[in-house]
Amino acid sequence: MKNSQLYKGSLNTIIMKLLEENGKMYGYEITQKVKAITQGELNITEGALYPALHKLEAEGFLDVEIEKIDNRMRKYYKLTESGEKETVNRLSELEDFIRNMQSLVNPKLEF
Amino acid sequence: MKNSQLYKGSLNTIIMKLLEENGKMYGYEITQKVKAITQGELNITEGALYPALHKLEAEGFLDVEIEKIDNRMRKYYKLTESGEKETVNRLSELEDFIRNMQSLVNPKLEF
DNA sequence: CAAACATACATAAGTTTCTTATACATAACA
DNA sequence: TGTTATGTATAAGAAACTTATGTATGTTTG
Repeated sequence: MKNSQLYKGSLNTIIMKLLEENGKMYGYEITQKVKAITQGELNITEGALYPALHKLEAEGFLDVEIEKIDNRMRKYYKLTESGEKETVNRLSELEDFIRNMQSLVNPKLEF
Repeated sequence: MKNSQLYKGSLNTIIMKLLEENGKMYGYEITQKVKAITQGELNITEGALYPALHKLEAEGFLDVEIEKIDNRMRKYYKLTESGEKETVNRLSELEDFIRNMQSLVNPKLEF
């Protein structure tokens, strides 16, 4: 995996955005979706993903629903009402972050 | 300081980009420059900055030159040759990162 | 048909990067 | 004379991650 340090700190925002967009998703599905969208560039590891999901749930931003599909367990996550509000904030922070990083990297656009 | 988690991992890239652009800079100058460029949104703390500079120096990416200006010490840092090459790589990673994050957040542009 | 790969979740140990707090020193300002 | 600005530094702790491992089922392939 060639994930750079830059992705550190962005995992929660990625998870929440995907859930906002897709209604409900399970962990493995999230990793596959991210891989597809980034053309294989970003691979979320289970060691990062599952603790992150558990924490978002503990914070009240996600609800869980367990289903047994094809004899295999799936834990579907979806945003709570509080999680939806938080997602809006985090996406706004992400936009600010990207804008700031672009100002730093591309100073010609600093106006 | 309202820095979000998102900036985690981006400090080294920011430092190296500013040094690439400005030739040589000292620590305090970097914090002020970043604050100015981001209109006060990103405030790099000393506790993050100085260890980062020391590490980049230890890795051979930065050279130091101490000057005494106005009776106060300044440690000017500049990129080594190796540091310049590494900066190109990190800026390329940053561009990929930003592109990927925009794909994730703005799926309409996924083509 | 056995081994490898894909699906699916989980956690523990260790690393890295950061925040927070503290420390030292000079200069300017109110 | 106390606060703010300039300037560097480190130590303790928190947070997010990587790496490794574990469990279990289903599918594909040599």
